[in-house]
Amino acid sequence: MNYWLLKSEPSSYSIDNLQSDKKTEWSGVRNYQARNFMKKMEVGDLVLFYHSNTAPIGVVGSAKVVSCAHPDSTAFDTNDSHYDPKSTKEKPIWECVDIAFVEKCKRVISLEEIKNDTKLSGMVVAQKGSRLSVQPVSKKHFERIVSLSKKKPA
DNA sequence: GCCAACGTTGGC
DNA sequence: GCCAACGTTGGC
Repeated sequence: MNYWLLKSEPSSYSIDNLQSDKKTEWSGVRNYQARNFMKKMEVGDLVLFYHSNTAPIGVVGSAKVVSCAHPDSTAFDTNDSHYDPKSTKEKPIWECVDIAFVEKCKRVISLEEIKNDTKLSGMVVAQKGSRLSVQPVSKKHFERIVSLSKKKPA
């Protein structure tokens, strides 16, 4: 059982979208490191859902992996903005997992709060210049964030 | 909108 | 295989 963090810009896909969709294919990832982490995901793994490029930035909810990595069909679709001619159905390059909504945080655990919390030190997302959109999270950090997210807004 | 950090591309 | 040029991400 592993823990992860997925970044998304809420203008393209937010936690509210996931809540109403119930589940979604995490397609469109075009970064090898991120893809390699998705290949390691297993059904039942838990995921922190993070909003980037917005205000406030931070963890907004959680999800779970409901299907392990499979070929990303958006890479084959010439009409899709994530189309990649190098990826073919015979030899797919890009993969994605399916995730399902678990819950929405009672408040956003902001990036600032993550950086200032000594119990969360070392999280990849808080590192300067960290652009990785799929990243591993330790059990300790995952549980800390979930417990912070249960508290009502101050 | 700016720009630092990072990844990718392609000439050599 | 090096590295400059370019494109993207994402915090601020």
